[in-house]
Amino acid sequence: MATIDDVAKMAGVSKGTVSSVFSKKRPISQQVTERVLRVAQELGYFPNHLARSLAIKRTMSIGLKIPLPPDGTMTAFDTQMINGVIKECTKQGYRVVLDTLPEQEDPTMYSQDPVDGVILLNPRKNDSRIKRYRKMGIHLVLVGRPDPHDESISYVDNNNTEAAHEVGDYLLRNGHESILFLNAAADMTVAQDRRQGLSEAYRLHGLSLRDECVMYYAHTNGTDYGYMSILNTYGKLSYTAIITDTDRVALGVLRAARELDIKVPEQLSVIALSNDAILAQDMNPRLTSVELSAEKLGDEAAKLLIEKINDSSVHRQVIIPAQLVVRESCSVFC
Amino acid sequence: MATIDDVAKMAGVSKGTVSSVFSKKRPISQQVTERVLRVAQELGYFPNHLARSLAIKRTMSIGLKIPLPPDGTMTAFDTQMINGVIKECTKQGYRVVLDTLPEQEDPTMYSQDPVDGVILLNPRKNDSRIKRYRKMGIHLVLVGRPDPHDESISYVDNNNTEAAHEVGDYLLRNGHESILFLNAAADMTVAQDRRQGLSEAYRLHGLSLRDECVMYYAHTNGTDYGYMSILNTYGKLSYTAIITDTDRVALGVLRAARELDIKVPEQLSVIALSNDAILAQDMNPRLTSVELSAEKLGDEAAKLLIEKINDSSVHRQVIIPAQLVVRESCSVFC
DNA sequence: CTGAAAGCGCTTACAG
DNA sequence: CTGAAAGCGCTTACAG
Repeated sequence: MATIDDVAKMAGVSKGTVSSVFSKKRPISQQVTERVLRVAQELGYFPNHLARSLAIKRTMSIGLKIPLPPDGTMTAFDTQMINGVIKECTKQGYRVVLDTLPEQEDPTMYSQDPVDGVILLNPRKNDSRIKRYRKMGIHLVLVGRPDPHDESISYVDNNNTEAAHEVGDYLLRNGHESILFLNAAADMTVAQDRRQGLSEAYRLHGLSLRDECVMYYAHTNGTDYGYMSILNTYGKLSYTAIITDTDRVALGVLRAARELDIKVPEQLSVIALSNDAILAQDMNPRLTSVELSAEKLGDEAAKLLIEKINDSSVHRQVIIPAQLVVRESCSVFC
Repeated sequence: MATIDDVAKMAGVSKGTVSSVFSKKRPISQQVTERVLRVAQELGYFPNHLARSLAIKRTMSIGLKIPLPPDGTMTAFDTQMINGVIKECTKQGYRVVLDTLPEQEDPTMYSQDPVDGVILLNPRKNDSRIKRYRKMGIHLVLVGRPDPHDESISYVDNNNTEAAHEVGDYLLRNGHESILFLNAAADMTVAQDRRQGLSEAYRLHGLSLRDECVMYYAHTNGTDYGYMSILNTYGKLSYTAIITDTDRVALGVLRAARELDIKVPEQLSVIALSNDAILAQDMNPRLTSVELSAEKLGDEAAKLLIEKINDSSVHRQVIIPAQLVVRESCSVFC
C-alpha cells in the first residue's frame, strides 16, 4: 500500500499538506489539492486508519462485550442490543468490536484494547472487569445495573423490578393465586430484580411468593428450559400461570402444554418477559409479553458511551420502561 | 496511561528490553524480567495494542461485513454465522469488527480499515466491494459464491442448487405437483441457485416450474412475507406444498394457515430452508426443514481468511452441505 | 542478555 | 497557504 510519504514525494509537497488535503483541517489551495488527490488516486492511496489513531489517540471504535455461554448462542435480546449499538455508533462514526469471551479470557487482561470505550453486557455481582477497566482508564457503560449499586457508573437498564411487579399484579388481579416463575440465571442482577418485583406484587395481594415456584435458567437452551420445567413440575406444583424469562422459553412451555394436553390460556396462562416481538406475535396462541426494547437499550448505551468519551466527567443512568403487551395467552377472569 | 517509556525509565532498562519482557521474543534475565514486571504492575502499564499493530503491521482483527436492511434486523442465519466467525477468530487470537453498513457507506471507501482481512456476507451480482478490496490489497473471503464465478476468490457456501433440488424432488416424489416457493431476495445469488435447483427437480419429474409460483423476499420481516404470501395466493394459485426461505417465513405461513383453516400438513405441506433448528423443532407442527449450518459457514470463513492472511497465495472454496431434516410438516403419500 | 536507533504511517504545533 | 520536525507507543535488526 502507498503511504502518505509516497504521495507527498510524488506530488512534490510535504506530508503535512497531504494530511491536510484528506483531513481538511487546514485550508489547502485548490491547485495543490487537486494535484494531491490525483496522485493519491494513481497510487491507490488510502489513509491508514491505524497510524491516524495512534497520532490522535482515538480509534473511533468501541468494544461491545457480550459474554456468551459455552454453546455460544445469542438470544434475540443480544442481537437486538447489538443492532442498537451498531446503528448508533455508525451514525456517530464509530466502529464496533464485538467480543463474546467469558470474563476470564477478556483480552484487556493483557493489553489495552484498541477502542475508545467499552459497553459491558450482563454485569455480574462484583464484576471484576468493572474495576479493571476503571483502573486502566477505559470508558465504560453497562447494560444492566451494577451490583453493588454505584451511581458513578453509567448504565442503561429496564425497570425490571417494576415490570415484574406489574406482571405479577396483572396475573393476581385476574384470579391467579400461584404462578410459576421461570427466571433468568441466578447470578444475573436482572433475576434478582424481577424476583423482588414479583414478590412485592404477591405481598400487595396479601400472598407470598414461595421459593419452589421460582426456577433459574441454567445450562440449556431457552426452549428446553421451558419444556422441561413444565414436564417436571406440572401436577406436582400447583400453578395456573407461568412467567417465562424469554419468548423462547415460552415456546418450550407451549410445546410441553400441547403434549400434556393442557389448554393455553384456559388452563394455563403464559406471559413472557420477551425480547422478540415478532416471534411472540406469531406464536399460537399469540403471546402476552413484556417488551424489553433491547434495541433501544443498545442505542442508549452507545449514546452514553460516546458522550462519556467526549467528556469523561459525565455519568448518567437511563432506564427504559418495559411494556406489557396483552395478546392471547392469558385468561382474564374479571 | 503509562507507556513503555515510563516503565523502561523507572526500571532502569531500555524499552527494547521492556518490549521483550512482554513479548518474550528474546530471552531476558530472570532478574530484569521481575523488576520490569513489578514496575509495570505499579504503574498500571499495559502494552498499547494500537502502537504494536502499527509496528508489526498486523492488527490481529478481521472485519465482518453484514449489510443489513434499513430496519436493521438480523436473521438467525446472521447471528449463527457471526457466532461461528467469532468463535474461530477468538480461538486463533483475532478480534472481530462488525459492520452492518450498506454497500455504499462502506468505511473502506475513505480509509484503510484497521483489520487484517475481511469476511463479506451476501455478495451481490458484480459486487463493487470485491474489486475495491482487491485493489486495496485487503484479504477477502466471501460467504456465498461470487457472481460472476471467480475461482481466485476464497469463499464458503452451501450447496444451494443441490439442496433445492433435493427438497423439490422430495416433495414431487410424495405426490405434490405444484409448489409455492417463497424464495430469498431476487438479487441474491442464493435465490438464483435455489430456483435453478428446484427447476431441475421439476424437469426430472417431467414437469416445469412456473414463474408465478416463485416469489421473492422484499421489504418486510420474514413472518409477514410468509403470512401475506399465503393470504394473497391461496385459492388463486393451486399448490399443495410450500418451500420457505427461512423458518420465520414458515411461521408466518402457519399463522395464515390457521386463520384460513388450512390443515398442515394434511392440506398443505411446508418445508423451510431453515437456519434456526431450535425454532423449527418447537413449532407446531414441528417443521421439516433444511439445516444450513450457518455457524459452520462462519467458522470455515474465518479459517479461510486467517489462512489467507498467513499466506496470501492461497485461495480455496468450501461447500457446506445442507441437510434435509424431516419432521412433521409434510404429508407423505408413498 | 541488553541497548541505541531507526522505523511503522500518520498529526500537529510552530514558523514563515 | 505550506514545510520541517517532533511526537504517538510500540518493534526489531544491528551491535556488543
